[in-house]
Amino acid sequence: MKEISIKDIAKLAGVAPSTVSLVLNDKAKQGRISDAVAEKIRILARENGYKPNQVAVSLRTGSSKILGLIIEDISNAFFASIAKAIEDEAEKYGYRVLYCSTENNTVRGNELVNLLFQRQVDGYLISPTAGMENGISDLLKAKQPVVLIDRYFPTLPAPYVLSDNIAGASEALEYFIAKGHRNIGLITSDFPLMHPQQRESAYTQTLIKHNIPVNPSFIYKVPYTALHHEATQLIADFIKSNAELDAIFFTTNYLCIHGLGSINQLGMKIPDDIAVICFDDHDLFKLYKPAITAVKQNVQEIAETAMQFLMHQITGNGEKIEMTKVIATEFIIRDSV
Amino acid sequence: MKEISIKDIAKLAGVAPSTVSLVLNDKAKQGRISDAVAEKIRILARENGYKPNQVAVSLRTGSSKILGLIIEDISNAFFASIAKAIEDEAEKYGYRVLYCSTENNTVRGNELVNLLFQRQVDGYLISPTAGMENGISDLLKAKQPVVLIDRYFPTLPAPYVLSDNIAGASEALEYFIAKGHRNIGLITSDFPLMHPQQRESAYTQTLIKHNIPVNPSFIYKVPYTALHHEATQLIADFIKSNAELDAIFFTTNYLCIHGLGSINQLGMKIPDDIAVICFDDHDLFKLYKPAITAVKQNVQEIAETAMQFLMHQITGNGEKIEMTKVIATEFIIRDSV
DNA sequence: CTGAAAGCGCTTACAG
DNA sequence: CTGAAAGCGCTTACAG
Repeated sequence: MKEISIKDIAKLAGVAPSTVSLVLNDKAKQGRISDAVAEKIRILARENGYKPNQVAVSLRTGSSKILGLIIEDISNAFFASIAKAIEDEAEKYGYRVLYCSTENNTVRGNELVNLLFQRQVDGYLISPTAGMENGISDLLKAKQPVVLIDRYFPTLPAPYVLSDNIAGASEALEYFIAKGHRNIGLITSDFPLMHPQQRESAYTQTLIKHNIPVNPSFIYKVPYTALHHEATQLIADFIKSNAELDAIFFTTNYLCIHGLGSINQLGMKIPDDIAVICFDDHDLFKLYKPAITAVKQNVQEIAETAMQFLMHQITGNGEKIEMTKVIATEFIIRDSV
Repeated sequence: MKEISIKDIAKLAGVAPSTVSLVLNDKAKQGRISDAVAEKIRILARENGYKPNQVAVSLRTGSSKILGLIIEDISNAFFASIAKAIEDEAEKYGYRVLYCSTENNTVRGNELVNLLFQRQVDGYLISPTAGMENGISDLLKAKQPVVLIDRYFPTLPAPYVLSDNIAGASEALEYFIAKGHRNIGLITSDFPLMHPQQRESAYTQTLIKHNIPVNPSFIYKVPYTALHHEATQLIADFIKSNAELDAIFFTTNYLCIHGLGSINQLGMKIPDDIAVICFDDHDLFKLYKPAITAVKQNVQEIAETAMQFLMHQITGNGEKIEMTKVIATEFIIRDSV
């Protein structure tokens, strides 16, 4: 079951393999191949269904026209929509995307970087987990095009694109306060990443700005080791033990989904018993009444910007440009508090 | 920025590249390399951070240790969870997964097959869209390992794994009928695929079995060309113009989500005004009251079985086994009709 | 205007 | 016990 190769076509056409290569790569002109020969080769290639072996092309040229995308978990709605948007953007530039999930596992994340590197991908889009600094730093040293998405390391000089966590979270808190809420809970993750920390900091700052005391017992950090049903139970316990809470701000989509499960389990009503805002939106939030108010990340803009930064590195003229961007979030009011 | 190669290690160790290759591929014994030399090479490789160029390995060996996964749309929850499960299963066998989405576009689907083929993936997991028969048929002719997931073509002798659409849909209809519903609507897609057709057929057969007349005006096929908001509107129009409906069976998750939007828009209550069953489940269905009753596909078992079939083809002893499997669905009752 | 040769980084059958 | 050579399928600089 041998595939047809450039040699076969050359033999059929009675020319050298190099001639075939030039013609099929549209370099007939610069190779000064006669139109007749070029046409003959093109026809033979088409008739015989010749498809260049991209592995050989990659080995020879050092370029694969593949980008590597490393995200936390493809089954998480936010990452799935990011992946989709990135795939669409990449296609515009003629690139394909190889996805992998880290599952928030540092070892796995670094292995994936390695794997992609060995496969000679032309660029990397990474939503890093804590501890991936080393792997990413190696990539930067090797002058590989890299863009970080959704998260970044202040210590690493890598381009990044992320949402405006501070402004987005502040807007959410301002909304709660304007609605008269004073006992506002924060449910976040203890994962050592920048964005939950920024969202927490916005929570604290906004309360202080309005002279509302920050009550430490209103803040709950779900251990990132908690499994699904454990998270739901832990959040339920937290809500139960803080009966004064009249509103909750969830710092991630994932936490909010578990939180909704908890609220459901406790038999509380949104927003009558408790108001809820989630940082990120989810498609289904809009279908129910009362729907969940959300801070929505602009996935499309994140993907476009990340791809621009990556392409600048890959095909750029070497000109240095500022490659960090913070994208504004959108505040979607759907409750009726 | 040249990467360190096998030649460099050979030079450092004072041996031939072939010796290094044998040692690093754990063939030192069969190459009868002395332990001293082998150990020296291993140490040098580690110290210098030597990483074999997988592109070269692939070209030479014809194997890439990568599987191609072609699905309809990664941002669809069902496919995202399939992708995740497949990725986890593949890892157990030492394989990585390259995902792509067809977006239900035949041309794109066939291009993707081509692309993966040129990249020499070792096997294909495909959830085909209509019209991909040709591309898949070519793959089979080229003796490539292939498993179809979720959908299949009766005309194509390819292994497949799918859910028991007939039994799952029949169970849903039986449930409606047992609850006393007689005006049961079917909302499906006009996409020319096997599974919506099977689910529709189960709908009709179950009604007939119970001597309930099949009312054609209770069946609506959403055009697959309809955009998101259009689908919601079309479904709302359908429900409005069939005021007698007391229950609806949605044949896909995607349609159900739009349907929920429609029901919401019409101000109807589930299950008081209308009962709903969706063929597939969605994580969020369980969080709301009243939650949606669903036919749930066993994603884990689908992924495991598909991977077994694929591995049998890749590493199998050539022994022919039956490689078609229909996986039972689970019926999840969450409403209170 | 076209061909022969080198080489990308590896593995494997073969020779010694 | 180890090395030299061929070759995977391609591209590119060079020679004619």
